[in-house]
Amino acid sequence: MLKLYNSLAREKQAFVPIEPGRVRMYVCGMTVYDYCHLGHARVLVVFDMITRWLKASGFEVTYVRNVTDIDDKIIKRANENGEPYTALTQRFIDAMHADGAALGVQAPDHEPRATEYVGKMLDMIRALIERGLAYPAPNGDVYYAVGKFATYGQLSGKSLDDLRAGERVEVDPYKRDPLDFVLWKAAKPGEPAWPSPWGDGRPGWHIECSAMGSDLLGRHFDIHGGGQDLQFPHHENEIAQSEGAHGCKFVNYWLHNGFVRVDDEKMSKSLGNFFTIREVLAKYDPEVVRFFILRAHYRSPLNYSDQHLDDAKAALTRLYTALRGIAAPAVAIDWHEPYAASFKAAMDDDFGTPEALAVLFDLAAELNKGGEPKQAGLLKALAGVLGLLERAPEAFLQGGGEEGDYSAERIEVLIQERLAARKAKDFSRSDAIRDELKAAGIVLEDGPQGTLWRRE
RNA sequence: GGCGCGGUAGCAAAGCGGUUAUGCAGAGGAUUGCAAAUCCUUCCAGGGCGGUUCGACUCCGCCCCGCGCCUCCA
Repeated sequence: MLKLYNSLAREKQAFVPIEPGRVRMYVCGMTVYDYCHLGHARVLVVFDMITRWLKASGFEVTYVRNVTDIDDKIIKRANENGEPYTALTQRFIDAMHADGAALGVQAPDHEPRATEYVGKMLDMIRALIERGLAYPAPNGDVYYAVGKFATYGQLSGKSLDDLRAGERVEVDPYKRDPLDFVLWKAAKPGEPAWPSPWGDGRPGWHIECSAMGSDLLGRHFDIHGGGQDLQFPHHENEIAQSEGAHGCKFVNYWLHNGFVRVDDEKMSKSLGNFFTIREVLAKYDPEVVRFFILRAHYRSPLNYSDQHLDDAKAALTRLYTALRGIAAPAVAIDWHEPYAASFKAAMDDDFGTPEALAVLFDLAAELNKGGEPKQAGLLKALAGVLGLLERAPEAFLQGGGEEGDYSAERIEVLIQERLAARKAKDFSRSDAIRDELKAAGIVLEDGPQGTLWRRE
C-alpha cells in the first residue's frame, strides 16, 4: 500500500485514487526564460521517479507538467535580447527538453503552455467574478478577493491575519485587501496582450495552472506537485481559484519536493548561486546527477557540491561494476522476492529512494559474492524502475571523463602490449603501461577473463 | 514577528522504541607478479537538558543551532 506525505494534511496518508487504478497528476513546471538549474533538475527527476513508481505499482498515470511561457520575467528578458518573447521561450523549452532527456526524464503525457490556455483562464476569471470571489479594478487588472474564500491558507497553514502581520510588499492601491492577488494583468503599451472583457492584458501566474489542470485532468484530480517554494502563494492560490470557480474539491494530495542548496542556502535565481544542468553535465555523467538526486529523499534538502557528485559517481560505479561481465537476463520483477519486497516497501513509504538504493547495493554485494545472472537481471530491473543502470556497464565505466589521447582502440593496443610484457615477465614494462594509463585517468584491472579497463 | 522543516558517525544519507542501514573514506586480512576490483574482519553516530519506558537515535517537553515560506522562485 503506497503512502505519501500530503502537504495539505501535513502527514503521511494512504494513497487512494479517485478512480481505481488510475492516477491523475499535475506538476508545476518551469518558467522558460533561462536554462534550467539543478533545482529544476530535481523537480524533473523527482516527479519522473514518482510517475515511474506509480506505473510500476500498476496504476495508469496521466501526468501533466506545464510550461509558463508568458510572464514579467519573460517579457523583460525578451526585451533585453531584442527578440520576440516567443523565440525566447521556444529556445528554452527546447533546452529544457534536452536537459530532461539527458537526465532520463520521461516526457509527461501533456505539456500545456500558458499561452495556449488564455481562453480557458478567461472563462475561470469570469466565473470567479460571477461568484463574487473576484473583482475588476479601474486600472484594468482583475483581482481575487482572498477574504471571500473561507478556507484560504489551508495548504500553507497560514491565516489571513498572520499574513497581514508579515506583509512586506508594497500595497497595490487598487487591491481591496493587500493579500488579494492578480488574476488578469492590464497590458502596458507594447507588451504582449490578449483581449478580455476588462481590456487587453495577460493572465496572472496562478490562474494558468488552475485552468490547465482542470482542462486536462478534470476539476478534481489526485496529485498536484511542485517545489516547496510553490506551496505559498502559488498552490494556495490555485486552490482558491479552482475550488472557488468550480465549487468542488480541487486536489486530494499535494506533494512538494525539497530544495537544492549551495553552502546550506537555497539555490535560486534571485540569490544567483545556481548551477545550470548543462554546467553540471559538462563535468558529470547525467546518470550520476540523477543518482545524486535520488540518493536523498525527495523532501529533504539536497546540498550540491563537487564532492557530493564525486561520491555519487563512486557509488554508481560500484553498482555498474557488479554488473560488469554478466549477461543479465531481462527479468519480470516478482515483488514477493525478498530484495524486490524490500525495495517496494521503501518506495511505498513516501517514495523512499535512499532505502530503495540501499537494497540495490545489498543485491550488488550478493552478486559480487558469486550470485546468479538472474540476480543481475533483478538488479537491473529494480534500478530501471528508478531510471538507473539502463546502460551496458562498459558504456558507463568506459564512457566517463575525457577521451583525451586515449581512444578505446588505443587502450586495447596498450593492453595487448602489456599482456605480452607480462607473459615475458617484463613487469617494469607492464607497470609502465599501467602507470601511463593511470595518469590519463584509465584504470586497468586484471581478472580471470583478461584485462578490463575503465575511466575514473 | 507569524507559520513550517531539520540537527545521525570523517563525508553523504535512511529506516527503526530493544536486532549490521547503505555508499565513499580509514584500519587489518584474503586475493594479485605489483595493482585495481572483489570478499572477510574492523574503527567511527544520533545538538543540549529533562520526561515517558524494563529499555530512546527513535515518543513528549524545553533550550540551542541551521534552514525555508510569509516578495518572483522548482
